[in-house]
Amino acid sequence: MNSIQILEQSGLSKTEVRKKVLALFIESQSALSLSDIESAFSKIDRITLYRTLKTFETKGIIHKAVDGTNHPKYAMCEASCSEHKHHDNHAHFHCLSCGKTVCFEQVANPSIPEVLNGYTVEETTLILSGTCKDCLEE
Amino acid sequence: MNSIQILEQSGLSKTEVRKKVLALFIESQSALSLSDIESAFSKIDRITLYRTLKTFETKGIIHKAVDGTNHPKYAMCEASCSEHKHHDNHAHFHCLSCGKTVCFEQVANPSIPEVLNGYTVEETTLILSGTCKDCLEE
DNA sequence: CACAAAATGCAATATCATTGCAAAAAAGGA
DNA sequence: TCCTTTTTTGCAATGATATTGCATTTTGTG
Repeated sequence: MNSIQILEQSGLSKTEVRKKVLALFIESQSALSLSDIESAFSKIDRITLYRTLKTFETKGIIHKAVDGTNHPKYAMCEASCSEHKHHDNHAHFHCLSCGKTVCFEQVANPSIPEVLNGYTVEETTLILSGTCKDCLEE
Repeated sequence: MNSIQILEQSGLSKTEVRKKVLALFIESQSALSLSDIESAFSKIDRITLYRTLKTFETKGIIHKAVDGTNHPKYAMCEASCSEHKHHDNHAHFHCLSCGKTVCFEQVANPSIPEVLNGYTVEETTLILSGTCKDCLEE
């Protein structure tokens, strides 16, 4: 599915910024931070970007990839995600050498009892960190 | 062990800031962010705090508790941690209601193959999020 | 093509993070 | 205990990051 189809399916207007950002996500192999996106385009407004990402996340187009750095990154959702319902229950790998973060769809988050020590667990996040394939080859 | 004993054992000088901050960590049930510590004391310099936390982390006194927020938190290490060698291989629980983060020492991080898809995994981080005991009781 | 609704970009503001440097405090020896 | 050396602290300055309100521009619809 291309960026225009995705926007249509989510009922979003097809603006320049959205098409550009979404196209970048589709072709990108790794999760993108705000500054990654910012530097991919010569002039794009930071504030618009924040709002664009928030909209995409709400609509189930992209999901946050927590990687242990203090900067949120985002990656394309799996097909089953929709508005307010994400199913991105997989680990994320963070390379300590180049800083890139990628989705590991084949590594599911561990299943944890719903109640633990009197705490209710609603969500689990699994981060793997180490050295990525590209960095190892060098 | 009290704060002075810990400082002595790590070979750190016993300054006011270090004693105060360390005492706060010892009595605290949850992981502390920089601003948590800042607001616990009326006047304490932010920059000194950054350096104090870094020193403590290097010496194996406290460890970073990644909780999916964009603000690092810290908690006391287990006894076996020492300079440059941490063994805090446990999950952290993050309450989505009050924002607090606590160590779940009894939930170990999952063991992952050392090599996966051509990536070498050096470390795993597990975050559980939901509602904590205190918030549930209200 | 024109109008209403939505999205964008700018101004302003607040928080967070880091470095260099001078003053203050702690450690060690006499 | 006092003095000297070393370490730590706190201030100044700077830069990155994040968020809101509002006027302008763009998009969708008849």
